[in-house]
Amino acid sequence: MNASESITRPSLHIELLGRLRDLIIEGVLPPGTKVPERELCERYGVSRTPMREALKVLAVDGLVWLEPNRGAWVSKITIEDLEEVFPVMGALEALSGELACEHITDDQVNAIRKLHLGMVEHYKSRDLAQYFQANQAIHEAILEAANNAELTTMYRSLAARVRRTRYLANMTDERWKSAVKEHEQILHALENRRGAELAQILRQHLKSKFETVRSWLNSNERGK
Amino acid sequence: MNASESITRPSLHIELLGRLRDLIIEGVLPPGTKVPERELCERYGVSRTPMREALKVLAVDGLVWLEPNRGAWVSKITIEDLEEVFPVMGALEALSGELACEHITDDQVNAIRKLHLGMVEHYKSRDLAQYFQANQAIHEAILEAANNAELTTMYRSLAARVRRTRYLANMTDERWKSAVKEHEQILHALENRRGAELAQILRQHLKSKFETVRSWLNSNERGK
DNA sequence: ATATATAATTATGAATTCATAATTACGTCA
DNA sequence: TGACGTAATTATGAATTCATAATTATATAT
Repeated sequence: MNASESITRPSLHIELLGRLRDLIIEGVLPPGTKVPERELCERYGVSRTPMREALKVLAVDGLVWLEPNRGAWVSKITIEDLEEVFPVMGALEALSGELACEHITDDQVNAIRKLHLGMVEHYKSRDLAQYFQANQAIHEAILEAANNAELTTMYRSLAARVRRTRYLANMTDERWKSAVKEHEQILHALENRRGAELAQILRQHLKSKFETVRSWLNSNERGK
Repeated sequence: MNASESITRPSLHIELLGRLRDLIIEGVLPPGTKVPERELCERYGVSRTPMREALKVLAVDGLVWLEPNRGAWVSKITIEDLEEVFPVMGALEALSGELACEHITDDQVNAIRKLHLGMVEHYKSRDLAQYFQANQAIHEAILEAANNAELTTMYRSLAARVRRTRYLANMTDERWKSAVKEHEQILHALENRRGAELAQILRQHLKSKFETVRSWLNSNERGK
């Protein structure tokens, strides 16, 4: 089916967009640092034009902050920001749960169950990194099942900003335990296609996460 | 308080962004048309660089579609698109209702009441344009009261896309009547700070609106 | 006439250039 | 020493240029 598709080389600014986004989300470019435009151009072997186009887009996404005549800065993450982001994310996550319950196939539920069981194993062996990855995969799978591209885009944009906080370090063992418990509920609600219930659980799940993030921010004291 | 603020002349691409967005939302550049880059540059007296930066941003916003090596096209509006947009908008609007009830001041409620009464007058005199404007102002005021910049940005972006459909033409008198009735409920819920209830009403209100939009799309038959 | 091949034209993507704003380095004076 | 003013440097925003892709126009053959 691929042979008939027209060949389109994606534009440089799109390529850069992905690269830059990763640099920021992964924390290679930490909050508050100046975006080293010239350096990045050299690194990726492109001119300033596509680089600056990408930065404009990232600014809309909230990952960088453009200061007129002074360049681009990696956005800082404040508690105030996240207090705005989390309710919105909660609403989107709740919706994703509802829609997922409407559309999800048995195969998709099985795939999530598998991810879930893997995640529980990582929890038992206290492998935070692996746990985190499985956790993320589950939420992505729910989003996928919700089958709404608009929702996916918006959710991902917010999720990326939360991921920039290295909040995992602040997860207590108690919190971790209840997060796993919440995930049990999530799985059950999905298995039984109970949309309203799932929405509620996801909202709560996120609220708890916010508390962990909040304590991370407090322990890091980065101002705006 | 203004005298102490630093002076920043906004960059051209930001200025253009607003102009282009309006052209598209107002339908001056109708869905499916090619964005006349050169013409627009001449019209606004700018070079291609900032114009293209603005187009990149609009593409992320979903208002234009970039075809590699073939330029920018004004996005078409399909039923499939709106079937994705509306649930998300519903979730956001519901949230805005909830948050508004938490934060709204008496003054803000009074302002909305005033808008509401004006809107009812426009309904009585069957002034569609004025009604539409008051209607929009009310939803904006609720959003304002919700006091969440993140939510505001996302909601506006989706609302703009819906506004591009000239759906009002398809509003039956019956539908109009019940829309006004729903707005009575909205006002009452706000007055009594009943967040959950308001959320529910707004979601329903939007759902009905979707039906009007859907019939507009059917009567226009514009494909992707 | 219609289809195909080739040339001319135009539009696009991206690099480069250029004017100006911001920053840094340096020198002067209290 | 440090506050201030000025010159040199650098970075930014935006215009321009340039290579290439896409489109249109023209010519040729069937």
